[in-house]
Amino acid sequence: MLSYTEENYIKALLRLTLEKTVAGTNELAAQLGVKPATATDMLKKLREKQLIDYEKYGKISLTLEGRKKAMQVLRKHRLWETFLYEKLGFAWDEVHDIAEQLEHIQSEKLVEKLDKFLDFPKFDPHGDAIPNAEGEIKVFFTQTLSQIAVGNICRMAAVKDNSATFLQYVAQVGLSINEHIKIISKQPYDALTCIEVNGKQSNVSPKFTDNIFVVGENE
Amino acid sequence: MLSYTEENYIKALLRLTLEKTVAGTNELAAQLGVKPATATDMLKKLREKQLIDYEKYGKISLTLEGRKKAMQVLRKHRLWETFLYEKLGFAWDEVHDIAEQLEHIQSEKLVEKLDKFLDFPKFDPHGDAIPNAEGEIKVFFTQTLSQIAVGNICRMAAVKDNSATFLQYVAQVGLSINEHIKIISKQPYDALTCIEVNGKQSNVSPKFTDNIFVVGENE
DNA sequence: TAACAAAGTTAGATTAATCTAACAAATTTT
DNA sequence: AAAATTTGTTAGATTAATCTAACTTTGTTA
Ligand SMILES: [Mn+2]
Ligand SMILES: [Mn+2]
Ligand SMILES: [Mn+2]
Ligand SMILES: [Mn+2]
Repeated sequence: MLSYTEENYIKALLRLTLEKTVAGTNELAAQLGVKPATATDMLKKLREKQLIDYEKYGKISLTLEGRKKAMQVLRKHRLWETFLYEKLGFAWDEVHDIAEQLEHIQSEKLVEKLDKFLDFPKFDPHGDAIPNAEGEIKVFFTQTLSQIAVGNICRMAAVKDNSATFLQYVAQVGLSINEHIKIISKQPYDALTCIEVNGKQSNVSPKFTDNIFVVGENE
Repeated sequence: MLSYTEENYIKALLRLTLEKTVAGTNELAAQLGVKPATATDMLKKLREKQLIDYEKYGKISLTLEGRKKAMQVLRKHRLWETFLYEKLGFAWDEVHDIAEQLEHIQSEKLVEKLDKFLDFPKFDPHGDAIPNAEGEIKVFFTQTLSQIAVGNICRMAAVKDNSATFLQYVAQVGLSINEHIKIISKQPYDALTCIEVNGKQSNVSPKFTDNIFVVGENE
């Protein structure tokens, strides 16, 4: 059985290695809000438990077992977020912090009952895919709003950044999951993009458009 | 903010002091499954935090503040048990262990949303009263099945013992909350009581009847 | 009331998770 | 390739929660 802390470490590693497959000590420590020295200690422990591949001064990656365990935590996190949002009526910028705690509740049966109660959701309130009971994710969004050309229309699939400030900002612009977005123009001078959502136009930064995943208008 | 462990200590103290108002170190340690030496250390810490009244070699009691905090934990415990039972379809002997974990989730808002979602339940699946947001309980059951005279009919209000083995035994006899019970006879020789539930008769021990709270037939 | 038993405390050690300060290795720049 | 920077590790300390073994206090019994 993994401790609360160990679970947080492998979940952070999962996040870091989803794109780049390997991670570094400082990066991991930053992600978790601890000092690199602390992360080094934990890395030794996780290697001992065969959850990661790692050697001194080298790069870190999850073993198959580690990845599976991390996916289970991610599954719980996203199922609980969905519960909080769909059943209890929390806003989408409130669910993450509470799910950070709920994801550590130990009970296989609870996860499966919760999944059923929510009618086997495929996505969480932020548009992120929920791993299945085997710890697999099929859908991956790759296209961001910044990649859409002027004049085109797309649909918001998910948000990359889950921070409350960003989520509130997104909502303020009139955006939500599945909402249609038209790219009106891009300013070469200050790199802002003018988008139209439900008839309302807004100018947003590259940082903003980089953090919105989109799919084609009718996908 | 109290730690997970501190919360468990004051909850245990609440349970112990609900009837007798004071508790002893060994008793508390036994309740929590730790050694008396461990409990002594924690008692100093809880006194420091003004959650208990206690001095060396003396008896322990909760302060008003400590009692309130403990009641909040108990409230969460029972609300979560109700959720697991009512919404997720867990059996009444399965909910306690999971609620032991869920009771420590920190979020005022979550508790109130959960309460509303459950439609402000007054009792948990074991018939125990759920403290209100102010940490108060109004209803207290005092009469046990062992106190009912032969020939009388009563109704099961709650169970005193929440262990899975006892709960399964109770269900096996055909008993559940609000079920009517008729006292058929009491054997002077071996102290067994013959009860009738839904036409089915069973012989049960004093240990059994002491752990069932009842109210009058029409209360 | 002296002796014994029960209840409770203290001292000293352990484990998990964290930190700071100092050091070492690897990488990048000049 | 030497110097400088970045990255990562080690040593030593701290805090929370726990234990065992030895000791002290309180309460009971003869
Ligand atoms: Mn977490
Ligand atoms: Mn999410
Ligand atoms: Mn608990
Ligand atoms: Mn209960």
